[in-house]
Amino acid sequence: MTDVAREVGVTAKTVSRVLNDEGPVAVETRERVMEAVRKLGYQPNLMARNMRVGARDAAIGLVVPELGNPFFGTVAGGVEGAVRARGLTLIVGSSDETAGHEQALIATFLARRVSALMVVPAAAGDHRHLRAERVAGLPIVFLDRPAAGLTADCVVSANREGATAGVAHLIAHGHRRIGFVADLPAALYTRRERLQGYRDALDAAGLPFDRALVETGHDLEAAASATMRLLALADPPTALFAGNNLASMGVVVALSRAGRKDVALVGFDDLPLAEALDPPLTAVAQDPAAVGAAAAELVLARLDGDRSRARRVTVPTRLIVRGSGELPPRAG
Amino acid sequence: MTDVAREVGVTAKTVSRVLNDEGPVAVETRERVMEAVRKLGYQPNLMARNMRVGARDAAIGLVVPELGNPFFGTVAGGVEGAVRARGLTLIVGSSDETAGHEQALIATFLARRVSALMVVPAAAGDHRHLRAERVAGLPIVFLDRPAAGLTADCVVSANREGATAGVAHLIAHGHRRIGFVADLPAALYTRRERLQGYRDALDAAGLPFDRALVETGHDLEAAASATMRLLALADPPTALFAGNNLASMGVVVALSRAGRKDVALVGFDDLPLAEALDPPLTAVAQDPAAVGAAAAELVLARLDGDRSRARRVTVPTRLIVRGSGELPPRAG
DNA sequence: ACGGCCGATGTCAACGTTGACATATGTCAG
DNA sequence: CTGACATATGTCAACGTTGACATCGGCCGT
Repeated sequence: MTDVAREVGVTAKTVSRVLNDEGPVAVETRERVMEAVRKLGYQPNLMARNMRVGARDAAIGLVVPELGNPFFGTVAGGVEGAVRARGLTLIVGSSDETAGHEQALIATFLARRVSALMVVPAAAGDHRHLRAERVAGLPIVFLDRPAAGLTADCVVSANREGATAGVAHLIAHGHRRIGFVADLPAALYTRRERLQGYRDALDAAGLPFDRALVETGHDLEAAASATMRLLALADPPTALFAGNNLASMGVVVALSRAGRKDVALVGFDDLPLAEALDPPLTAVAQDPAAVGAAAAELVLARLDGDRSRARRVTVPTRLIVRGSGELPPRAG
Repeated sequence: MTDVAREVGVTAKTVSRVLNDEGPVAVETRERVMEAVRKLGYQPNLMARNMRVGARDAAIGLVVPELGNPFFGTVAGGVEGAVRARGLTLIVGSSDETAGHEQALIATFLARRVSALMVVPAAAGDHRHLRAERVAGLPIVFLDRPAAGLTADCVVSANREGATAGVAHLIAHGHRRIGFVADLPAALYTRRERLQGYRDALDAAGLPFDRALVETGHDLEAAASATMRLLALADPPTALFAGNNLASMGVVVALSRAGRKDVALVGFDDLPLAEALDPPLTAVAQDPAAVGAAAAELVLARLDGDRSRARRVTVPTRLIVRGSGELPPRAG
């Protein structure tokens, strides 16, 4: 900036004034400054500015467990859209579902003086350490999963209710033994909630809960193996419920490989190709973009000074009936 | 920091020394400082530090056209992985495939003094304005698509060759009329390259290029409509080639809706459920994570002082044969 | 006992920017 | 012609941190 000032023959302050449209500046001076800015390719230094002004950076930090998972990609997309409208920048980082990485990431966000924090908490995380920041007025919103050890704003899907609806749907079609292919790790909030929803549905129908019918797989292939294990049981399930998008894909792939078109399936999370599958996939659809958008709205409200107590928003799910969930139990 | 210093009864400089493990500090002082840091919940101000040190921020800016598209999510994941190992932070933003947003995003990254820039250029962008930064030594790498109006490092998939291989595969299975369901906009690099590859394959086989066989759709539903238009032609194609992941999904969905299991299909970009489709999808698989990782490696090399001239890395594609691409032309 | 040296800490300025306040020049009413 | 006022610009300090250099006390060898 000093360079620009020297070039034009004014003080840095005058350049600052031009750049910020602040105070009176002679039209001619303004033009000469602008020209010098172009000529020298001057870039204002946001860091220095933020430091002087003492303001937090016009950026919002978002921590997701995994960038590669389309679910979180869509969530991030939802956040971006809402946040961009306000001229804020989104800084995204991945925690790799690891408490350590998560803490490190949050620390660098805080060191960068982000104006708000959005976190999809890693499964094993603990967020007590954020208490001080929350008290200090930094907006913190958790997405998809609630914080551990901290009351804070939170946007989640209707996991339990959605799972109940999906499993009840299978029960309504005559199934009595329903397998659950779940996420890892067992401590994961969404897995717990959905499993609880599954049990709720069984209870409501007076069906017993059988531990052996719950299998686990944290990615597509693992979920496929889990499916095979379930089908190999002495008294195998006639229907399956998949606990998340990767599990759904794994089950679909496994059933396809095994040529088992007779096993009913309801997936938690819709898939883009759901309708093209054979049979078409019945799914409990979440709305990840809506989760992201809702969380962003919460953050923006907090930034606007909303000091009301921590809110918890639940985004409803929707059962989409397409065929795979309406298959009758295999005779025998 | 001053607060911490006052609390302990030393100077800010001493605190700075403790925090940076620099210079000799009495063990006891160190401990007292650390304790005060904990007690006051002190967070070093990275902005002030970077400003003083004059260093660029330990963050790398990544611009993608769309966060919600799994392709870019996977690319970003690949970048993250490579970059994290170096203690660098990734800042991701979406250009929404718009030149204006892209420029704005790049400007805020530059204002934040990122230490490098990675860009998946928006279709209509122009990157001449980055020339100055490149000359100034800021590493800039383009991913998936080359820069417009600027020679710079670039990592792309083998679009043309991959498309040629996919279309040649269809020709080898007897197809003479092959539809191309493409991306929008027409100016998009990947679309142009893949279309060129398609024409190369036709040429090599002595087949004519028919404009009517090229239809366009920029998302799943649009691609599905495009497919329907192609199938409704008086002299319809017996095989289709899909130009990207969304187009692939659109074609698959459209064929499924129309109950047309007789139309051969090769998709550019593999899909997670490819093998579970009926028929299983034959695809020219890109490796988006590898693209991201390769670009990250390039950036890191540049950061390490590699001053050699701009490099262009091409990540190969792989034809995965599963069934849909081997269907014979429908009799008639 | 003294110079030299090392360890521990302090002082000061500077990074690039802007808020608070000051100065300079011109305009206009009375 | 004077003073009040607006316009255009300048001066200075401060944001939080650290590099360069200064200071101070003590220990060592001779």
